[in-house]
Amino acid sequence: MQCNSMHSCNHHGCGIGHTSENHRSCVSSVSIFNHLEDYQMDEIMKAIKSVSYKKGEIIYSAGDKSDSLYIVRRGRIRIYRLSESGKEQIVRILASGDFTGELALFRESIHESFAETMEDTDVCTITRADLQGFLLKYPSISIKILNEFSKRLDAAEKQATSFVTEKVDKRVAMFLLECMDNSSKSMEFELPMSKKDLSSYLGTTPETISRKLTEFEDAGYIRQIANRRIKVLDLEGLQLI
Amino acid sequence: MQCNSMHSCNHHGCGIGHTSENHRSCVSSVSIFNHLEDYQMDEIMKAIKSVSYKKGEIIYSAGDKSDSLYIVRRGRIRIYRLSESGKEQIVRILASGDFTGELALFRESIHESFAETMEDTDVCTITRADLQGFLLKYPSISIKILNEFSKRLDAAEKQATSFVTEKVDKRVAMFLLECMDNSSKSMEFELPMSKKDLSSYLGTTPETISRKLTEFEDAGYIRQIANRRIKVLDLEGLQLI
DNA sequence: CGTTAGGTTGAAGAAGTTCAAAGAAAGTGG
DNA sequence: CCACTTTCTTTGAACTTCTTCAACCTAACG
Repeated sequence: MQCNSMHSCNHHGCGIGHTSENHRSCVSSVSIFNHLEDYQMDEIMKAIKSVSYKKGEIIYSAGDKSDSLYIVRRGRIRIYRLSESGKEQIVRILASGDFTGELALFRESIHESFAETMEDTDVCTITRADLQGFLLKYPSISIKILNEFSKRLDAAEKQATSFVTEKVDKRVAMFLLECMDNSSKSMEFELPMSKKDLSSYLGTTPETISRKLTEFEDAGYIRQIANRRIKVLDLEGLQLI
Repeated sequence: MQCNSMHSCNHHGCGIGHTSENHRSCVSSVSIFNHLEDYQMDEIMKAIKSVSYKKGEIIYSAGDKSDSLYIVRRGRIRIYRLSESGKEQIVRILASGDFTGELALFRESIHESFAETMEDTDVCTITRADLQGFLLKYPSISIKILNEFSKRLDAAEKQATSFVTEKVDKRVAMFLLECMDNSSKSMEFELPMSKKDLSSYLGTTPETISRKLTEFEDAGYIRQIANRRIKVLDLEGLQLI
């Protein structure tokens, strides 16, 4: 427990105090604020609250009233949805510098997804009311957020398209290639999540993921070094799947 | 051809002149601008160009440089993507009052999708440069667009989730229920697109759509009045699929 | 160090796609 | 407005892909 023994923990996790060091790192490390002047950042810092969560805690659930923007300072957060028929699907993984809150931000609304920490995580939060004030005062923030949203929208549509137009083989191969790019094109890398989570993210089952990776290994495209560690042996082969 | 005979038509379709009537209807009918003061709308109108397209024309293609916001004044536009393996998937259908341009709007970028008119269509366009100016000058516009984007993001993620967690039965049933809601809960309605397009939109094939609708009819949930006309006989039955 | 969660493998089955062929609707040009 | 062409829709049947279930194994965690 990271909690100070003087305080009890609420269901959302434990506050870790409001040092300006904490807040500054939120404001200055995140693309939507880090282009601002120092005095503007200082102003925003005053509106920020810092909260810590332990691994596995739920930050918000679908159905919760949403009234804050969450910025990840440390740790990782799994964002997932439940379909009408109750199946879980991982939408994205947030790492430090990323933010979430979604619809949250722009009107009185209700979360459509769940946010759960994958490891011990610190987040900074700004209430919708405060954020709206900053958006009107510093229009460039809106443009940054619009930029981010448009990227995310593109990614979501692309993912939806790949779910229905590509076979699982292809989706897995594309994911591996993306991992490579994210690890500065190194041929060897670590999967950013468990294979169970990966199966949910790619819209399939753990069994199928396991089988496809084995297939790729048998075909000589990759080598599974360890549980989550993968080495690409035949880049072109993967690209052609 | 709607073109004035004095002008030749470019590959994008035919301009139909710049009467302020045309422009006003774009500005005042669309949610991102219609909250503004009259003098502000007048200013925006001056930056708008009006263009008409015939049915089946391509407004933009994936790969095109994108530098404008498009607002639909009349007609309908099909937005679709091509997957890596070349299959088409319809992302959404725009009707009058809707807008597109996407990534387009907030940075020098390239279209990821195709926009094709489904009928004779008039659009209003604003260049990115002009729009950025208005966003900085009237921050409330940004908030409107952010609101719209967050809704669209939610819809895209929801769609992606349903593609991988729901069977085709369920997706078709959900679509029919949505059509009902959009036609003010009337039990009888017209499909908003061909069954071929619908299959693409729902991530399946025309054959499967045809079969599922027949199944629903056999089960007594619906009645297919005409090619695109459907009557819901058992609402609860549909909801429980 | 034991318990729990994640991962693998096989076999059977369900769901949807594909291909082919025929019928219906819509668009085209005289 | 008709006849023609093209595109859309439907139906059958074979086939592919993926999921599901069950059993077992392995890694992570307190």
